Amino acid sequence: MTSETNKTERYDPSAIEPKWQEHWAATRLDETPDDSDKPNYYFVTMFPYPSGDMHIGHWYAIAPSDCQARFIRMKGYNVLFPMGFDAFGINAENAAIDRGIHPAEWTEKNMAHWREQFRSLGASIDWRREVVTCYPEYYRWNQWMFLKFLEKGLAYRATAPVNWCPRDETVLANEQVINGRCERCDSLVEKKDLTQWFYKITEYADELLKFDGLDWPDRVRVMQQNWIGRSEGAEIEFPVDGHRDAVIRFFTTRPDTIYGATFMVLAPEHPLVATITTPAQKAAVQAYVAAAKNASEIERTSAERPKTGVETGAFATNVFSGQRIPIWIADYVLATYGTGAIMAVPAHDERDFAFAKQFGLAIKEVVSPDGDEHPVLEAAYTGDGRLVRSGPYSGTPTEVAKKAIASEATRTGIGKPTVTYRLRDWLISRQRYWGTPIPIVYCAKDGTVPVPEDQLPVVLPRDVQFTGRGGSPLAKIESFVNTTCPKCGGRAKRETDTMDTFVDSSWYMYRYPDPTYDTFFMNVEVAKKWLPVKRYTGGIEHAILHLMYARFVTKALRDMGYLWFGEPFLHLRNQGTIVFNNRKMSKSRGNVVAPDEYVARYGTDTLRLFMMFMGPWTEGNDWDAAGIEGTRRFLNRFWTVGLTKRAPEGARNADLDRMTQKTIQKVTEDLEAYHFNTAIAAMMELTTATLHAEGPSRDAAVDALVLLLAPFAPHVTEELWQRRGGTGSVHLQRWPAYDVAATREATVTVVVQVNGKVRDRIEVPAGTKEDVVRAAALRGQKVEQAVAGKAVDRIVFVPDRLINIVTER
RNA sequence: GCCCGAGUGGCGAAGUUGGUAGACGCGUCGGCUUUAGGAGCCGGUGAGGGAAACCUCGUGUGGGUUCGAGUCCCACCUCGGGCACCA
Repeated sequence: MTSETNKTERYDPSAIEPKWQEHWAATRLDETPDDSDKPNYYFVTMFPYPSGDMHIGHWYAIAPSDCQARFIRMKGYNVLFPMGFDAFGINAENAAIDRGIHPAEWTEKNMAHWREQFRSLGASIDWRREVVTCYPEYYRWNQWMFLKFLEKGLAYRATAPVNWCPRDETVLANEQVINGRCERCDSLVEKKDLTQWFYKITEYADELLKFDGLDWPDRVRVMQQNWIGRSEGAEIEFPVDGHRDAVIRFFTTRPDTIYGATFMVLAPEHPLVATITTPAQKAAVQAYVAAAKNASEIERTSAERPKTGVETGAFATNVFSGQRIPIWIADYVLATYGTGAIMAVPAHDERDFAFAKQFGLAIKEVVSPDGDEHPVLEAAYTGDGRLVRSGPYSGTPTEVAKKAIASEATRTGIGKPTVTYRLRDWLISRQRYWGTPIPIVYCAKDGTVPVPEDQLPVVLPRDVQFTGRGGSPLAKIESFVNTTCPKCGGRAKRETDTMDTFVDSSWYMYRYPDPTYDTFFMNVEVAKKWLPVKRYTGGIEHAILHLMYARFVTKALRDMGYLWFGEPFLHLRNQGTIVFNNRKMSKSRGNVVAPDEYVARYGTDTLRLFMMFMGPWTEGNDWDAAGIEGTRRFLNRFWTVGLTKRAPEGARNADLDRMTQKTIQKVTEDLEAYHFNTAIAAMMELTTATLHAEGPSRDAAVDALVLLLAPFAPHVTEELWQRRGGTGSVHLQRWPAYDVAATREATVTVVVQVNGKVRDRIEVPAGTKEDVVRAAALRGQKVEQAVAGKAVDRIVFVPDRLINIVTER
């Protein structure tokens, strides 16, 4: 490099970055028109929950997404990249309890700060379209959807054993219980019987299993499919002895083993328990039921724990074997799965086997791997085989017997083939203040009455006391609770629970196109230009919760005629997790790294670039800033070459021209695949190459680099674009094109192997024929030595790549 | 226990249909430049051997397929994620 360029102005991001941020805001660069001569492209990244400040984990989510949006924009699309705030939630309420600040105020303060941080990050967001879920203009549509779901039977109120977080003092959906603990605060979750509102997501279980036409990561699909947990089998009933009308209905995936059902087990919560328990067993059963109720989910579901249970004293008849079998209760049978009752087949189910051993119950082999009967089983045999001791079915293979026995049960009217899901309905009630009020009124005369649509929104009252104890704060506000019945006008009380905040985020992407539209949840005319979301990005931690709820709500709205598509997000990519101190970065757990220090020291562009260079985005990484110097040095070099004077006269440099073409190709393809790290590596190589070059080829390389780097480092590229004489913003330029023919090398290195080991390398013109390469290869001394006079057995030739000489051995 | 994913230098990582393992970056070593500090530039850097040309070994472990395996197959180990007494 010349001494002249060495003395150029230093790269100072603190002088460049705020300047361009202001300029872009003033010129409304990031505002996306609804109509443009370019095709529309809707790109959404998950909106944040504005608690505290933006940390490195947020940058890792947002910066690469912004890079992607900018890239698509430069490729010639009119990209809508909006942002908003998932503003309801328990953190705001906890702040109110701890610091006496109103949740609304706390949230506003945070959002104001977040908007600043988004700007300092250089995110190209159209802020005119901001969506904030805690505003009545937004959440009224949560309420409206609730009423529509209610009309369609997709919302219902039921008493059920629900997950209760004792610390947050609210119920939780199944999806929000992680390993028996609260998703937010990690408290051990308890079971409680409560009357709550549910959304009937199970109605869509089968459709949610399908991902046809979606470009989603496999792991997310698999996670959702596991969560939904479809099992095929049969529901069959056995009569209870001495109770004329009592039958126990159970679900089984193994009807072929029915002759081996030697006892039955009910969940402690099963409604028949009280009815069928004999007087002699009453005390023991009641004690067991009480104990099961108090046990935490963790205790109950620990597979290590020995089986417990109590006899009810009652008996059922195994209709197939004709045997009289005892009925037990045990907590290894779950009230919430299947029918809450099982036929126990100890010979062919590990849990039933353990239970039978524990309590000395009969174990009867009915499936045999070899077709022979075995007097004693050491363990449950859960594989396939032929039936034994199974009356007319003996000798039948299990797969055949499954169907035969299920249809026999159907024929005799005691059962039918059934599909069961692990998925439970979505419990949306929360006993919290900072959420969407559920638009329901309870009237002594008319019962549960929905608030009429024209009275929406039911506004969340401002004036409220936070104590952190004693249930929903709304229940204590008399002016809110006491109302009149919409039907009879008499005195009535409002529902005081609010909605799960996942309701808010299940449809926000439909609000962005026109967030102020006040006659419908979305402005169809505008939304038609954008929906559905073409690309969606966000954290892998939402693989089940948010993404499944959004799919469900979309399908429900479609079936009500409000949407013209059934999947919200056509294309999905998830970033991995940023781990710090061996844990996910999280404000609520006090485990965060702030970006500010790095922005001050290295600049936004460097930090953005570093986040994308660390490793594959979809894999996540441990946070370690050690390498950030490298990305800054890269931008220093880029700055230096960017400021070199143009040299239009002079000879072209074919090697550099080819490298430029290859780099454009590489960066383009890598960005399509979200491989930010390797795209940056390629740009680093080209930048280094330009340092030693001059003339028009160098200028062309640098011109290309300014454009290629623009989505990654928007500020420094804008500055250099201007200084190099560009017109308009660099971010409005067309993405550089490449010519595949121009990326091809004139000469190639062909590897010469002898028996698969590399012995030599030869340079030949691309496309050289085998005989020429062979002759050149055999001429080499190294090859001659390796061959050592042995006869050549055969030669493997891969054009432009390698030639392998195989000798006799 | 079941279902995914991953194990590559001191570190973060690259690696098309099987075809030059370790691109790019950090760190480190050497050199140049600078009054100094910082920064910058050039070069080396998987391990072992050799004065050198080169040679041998090397992608979690053990087998296998192949002219050729980080890549494919089988078994196992470790880590990460999801599910879990789900009948």
